Amino acid sequence: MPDTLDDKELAAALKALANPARVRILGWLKEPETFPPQLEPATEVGVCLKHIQARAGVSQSTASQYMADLHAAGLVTSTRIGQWTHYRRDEAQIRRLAEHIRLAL
Amino acid sequence: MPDTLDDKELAAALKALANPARVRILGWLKEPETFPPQLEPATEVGVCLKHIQARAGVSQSTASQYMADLHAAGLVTSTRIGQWTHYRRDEAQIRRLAEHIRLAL
DNA sequence: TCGTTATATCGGGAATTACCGATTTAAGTA
DNA sequence: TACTTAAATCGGTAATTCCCGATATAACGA
Repeated sequence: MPDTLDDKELAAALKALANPARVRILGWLKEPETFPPQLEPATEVGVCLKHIQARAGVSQSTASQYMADLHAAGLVTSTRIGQWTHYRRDEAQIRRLAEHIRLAL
Repeated sequence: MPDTLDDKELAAALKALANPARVRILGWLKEPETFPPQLEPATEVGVCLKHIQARAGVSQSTASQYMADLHAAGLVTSTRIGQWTHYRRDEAQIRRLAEHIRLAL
């Protein structure tokens, strides 16, 4: 992911955020420890999809797609460990995007 | 427009911005004086739709819809004077939204 | 009043998004 | 190997968005 965003990348990121469910998930990930326990520590590797899905109350495929969208927008990292994919906020990228939005506005 | 934004209002605003053309227009409106002359001073009342449409290179109806979207999102004000509707950035609201996005992220 | 200009709104086709269930892939475990 | 669990991907329907041309409205000017 480059340091600068062009029009389309910015639009893609904003589109990912233009969905209450995805923004909500991003907010939840600020407190990974509030999710049910998992083998790997959520504060380190992130929260596994199952737990995100459960809290969001959507289907498995929808949850997976949501996270893929957020990942494509560069807002979360994904770490596969064993059978689990863990999602964690990419704080640096989020700050970068926030700054970009601030400037674009 | 209230001082706080709920999930849906935030989503609506982000959706309005999730379109390069609309973001571009919002950027142009930072320099109203770079548009062709018009009867009313653009720096005061804003830029008339015609000029926005011309620069954007879209149809009249599309330009009108773009501005209605930005207006609905609270990002611009519209001032009708005679046959012209002038659009101007609502800086206070834009700052408010930017801050909201920063916090939501 | 009639004609013109500026804008808004209507109606629609194409493209995209939202979300789902079904299936596939990947990894663990017996 | 076969069974189970986790996640990704596929295929599809409904809803939404994009952008247009056509039409309606509003305001001006002759």
